[in-house]
Amino acid sequence: MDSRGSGLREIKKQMTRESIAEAAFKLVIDKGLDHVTIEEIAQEAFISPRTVSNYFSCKEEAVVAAGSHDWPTIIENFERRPADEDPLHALSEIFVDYANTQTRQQSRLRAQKLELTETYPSLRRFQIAEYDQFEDELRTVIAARTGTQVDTDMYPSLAAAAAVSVIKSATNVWVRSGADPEQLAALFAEAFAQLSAGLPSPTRRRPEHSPKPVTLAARSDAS
Amino acid sequence: MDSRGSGLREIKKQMTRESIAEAAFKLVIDKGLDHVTIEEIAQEAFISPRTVSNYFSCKEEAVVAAGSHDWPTIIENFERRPADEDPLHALSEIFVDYANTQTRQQSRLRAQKLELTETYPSLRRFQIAEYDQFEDELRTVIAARTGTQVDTDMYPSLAAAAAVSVIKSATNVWVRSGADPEQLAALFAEAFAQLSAGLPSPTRRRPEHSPKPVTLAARSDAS
DNA sequence: CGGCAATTTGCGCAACAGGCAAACTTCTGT
DNA sequence: ACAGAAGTTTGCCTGTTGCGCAAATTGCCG
Repeated sequence: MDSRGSGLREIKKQMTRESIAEAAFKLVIDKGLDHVTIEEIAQEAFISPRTVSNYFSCKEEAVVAAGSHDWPTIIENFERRPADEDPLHALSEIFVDYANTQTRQQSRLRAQKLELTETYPSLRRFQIAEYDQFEDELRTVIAARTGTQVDTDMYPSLAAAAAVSVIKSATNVWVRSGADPEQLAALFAEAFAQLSAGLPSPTRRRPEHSPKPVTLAARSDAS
Repeated sequence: MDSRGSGLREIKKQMTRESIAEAAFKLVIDKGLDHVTIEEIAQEAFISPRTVSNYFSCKEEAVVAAGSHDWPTIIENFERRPADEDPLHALSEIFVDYANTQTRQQSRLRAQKLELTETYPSLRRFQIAEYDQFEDELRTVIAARTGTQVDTDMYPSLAAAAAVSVIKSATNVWVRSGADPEQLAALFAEAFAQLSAGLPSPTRRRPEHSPKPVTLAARSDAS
């Protein structure tokens, strides 16, 4: 009955899943996407080819599953928040906290993955799909929490999309500017700040691009 | 040299492309995604199977290519705008105009397509990818126009993502509330308004769920 | 008209998705 | 603790697919 069920079985499944994903990722990094077959992945993960197909619908899905963000935890943290808090405010703090718990290991992996998704359009599709699914779950909980209807009010969709776009945008800029683990949190905060200010055009905030990369050191204070 | 090349050839290519997409779409509507083969699509479009593969990497891509939004025109309209205008303000007006030019035919097609993408996850991936590509182009022009760097400033990414999320959210709500061609433009405007207000939580705008759902989604006969 | 470049097509092949059923592992009730 | 239920892995199989290659076809331009 319970999908979060029965100890050992679930653990093993999770382990195989990760095992396959890591094998796929490693192989694609080494040999390039189209020189990797399902059979190789299976071999690398000590498992039969047929089982790989049981877990993922294709190589691409497996590759992208490696080193993903911990979406369930983020959702849980969100639901733990006081019910009357502004959703975007809550998410801002959650993301900042999340960024601060990321290890160097994870950062490096993330950067590698971004490189892969920029090289292979087919991988990109699956990467985007992952974000999209998270956005969907987020939309649902936001709707529940604000008492709005997903079918008739755009707010849940817009808010969820905004939050996800913060992750994407901040992560991108962060990777391109050296992927310093310290700075991701600041970028999240900055992005949410821009959002709640209504995304004013920067031509009115800053005439030219600044020599120092970004205003990262600035702690976001309430405007 | 010129990608917008030499008359007849380009026209024919465009026609075959559409022809394939429409064939694929029609067949999938009729028989369901996994009972349609490339060979059937080819037959329906009066060309060889091999040629289908020349245009699309798989069925899914072909299906989704049918009845897409006219992204190039939207981009062009954006570039035609006065250079110092706030990007989101410009996009708001452009989308509203765009919505007003949509025919009933197109509306119906769009609704059907949404149904398909909700039924088949594999189609959804390609649908999302299409939006994502537009977002990418939008990001580039927004960056150019505001004099920001895509690599160091999050604004172009956030603004582009916001605009695209407006299209997605508004279209969704619009389809779910009957897909009345008159109302899409209003939804666009409303969504942009929420954005530039910083996406305030509706719990502070409206204490409880209201009898009249949303100003715009409500089927008011005051047309 | 004639040669050039782009496009279509047929052929072939390795790879793949996914149904099916048998072997095997974990779980549950007693 | 044990037997049967429930879930997972695996091998086998078949129709489908993606794509490289080269030949035939078609539009293009002097």
